[in-house]
Amino acid sequence: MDRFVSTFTNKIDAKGRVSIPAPFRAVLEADGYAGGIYCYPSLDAPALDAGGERLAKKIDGLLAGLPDYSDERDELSVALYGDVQILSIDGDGRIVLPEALRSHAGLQSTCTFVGLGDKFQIWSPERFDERRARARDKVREHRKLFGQGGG
Amino acid sequence: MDRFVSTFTNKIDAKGRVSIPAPFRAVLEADGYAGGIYCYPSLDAPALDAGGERLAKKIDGLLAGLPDYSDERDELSVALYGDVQILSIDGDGRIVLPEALRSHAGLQSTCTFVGLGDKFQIWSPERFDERRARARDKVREHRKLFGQGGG
DNA sequence: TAAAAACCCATGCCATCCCATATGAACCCG
DNA sequence: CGGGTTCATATGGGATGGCATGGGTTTTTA
Repeated sequence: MDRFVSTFTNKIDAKGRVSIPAPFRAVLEADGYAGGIYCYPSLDAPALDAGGERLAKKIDGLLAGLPDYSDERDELSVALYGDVQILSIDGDGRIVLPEALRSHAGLQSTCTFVGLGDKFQIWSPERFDERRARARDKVREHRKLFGQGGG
Repeated sequence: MDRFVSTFTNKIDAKGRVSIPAPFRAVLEADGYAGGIYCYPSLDAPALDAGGERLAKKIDGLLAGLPDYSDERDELSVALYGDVQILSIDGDGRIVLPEALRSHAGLQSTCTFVGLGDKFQIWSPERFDERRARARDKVREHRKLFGQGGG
């Protein structure tokens, strides 16, 4: 089990804590858990992206190609590192979502964890439903193009 | 945890003191803390660059690539070393920002620490918000080039 | 001697840790 | 096959310690 799959909806308590779904925790540990998960606002969705060491290495990889002390590197670093928060997991498998992240994703009393393979996203359940509906529509369109094939 | 990651906004008190975020202090110590941090005006932004021993070594590395006694080396040395200040950290994890540095970054009563991996920057919160928005746009462009990466 | 810097201490908030409970699923046993 | 039990997970709340922040005091420097 080494990929984030499926979706789970958990409660956010009065302290802003939320349990990470146990299957996701298992993936994080297998991934080389180093004290916390990396979490940042998704660039093109009202949601949060999150992951473990594998995700961190991917971010490093993006910057590795750019020369030190260039304008470009600094700008990219700001977005890639500056927006990232390291959220530590407590003994009960919970994280605390800071206000900045909660407001970006519009999170209130519950949130939905969505597995995306190498990383997962955290959505407000309502917004995720909308998005899922849209995604289904897109699949239908594609099916018409591809012909009456898959179910 | 060996990189500067995430952003923190702290207050500058009446004496010009400001707490370095605890996670950054941890990185500095792991980096081989030698009595103070290196801090200088960013070359291309209204902010301050800062870091520990790793940052100092990187600057040395940049200069090492240039021939001794060349005009280019002299110019770069002045640019990189000339405005560097060593700021000592007091027992409570605070530094004092000298007037010259504060004015370059336009700092008043609060400042934002921005982790950039090997170093971090110190911004006025307002200016940083603008920069962050621009940086996100840039990442969106780049992501198309890199493919689905650190999204 | 005045100003500034370094040092020490006090405080309040927030994050973390620890423990308790409920719910549901898996398992075992009859 | 059915009932009971045990365990893992999710969730809630209290207690503790770290951290940011403010203020006072001593030491250094111009």
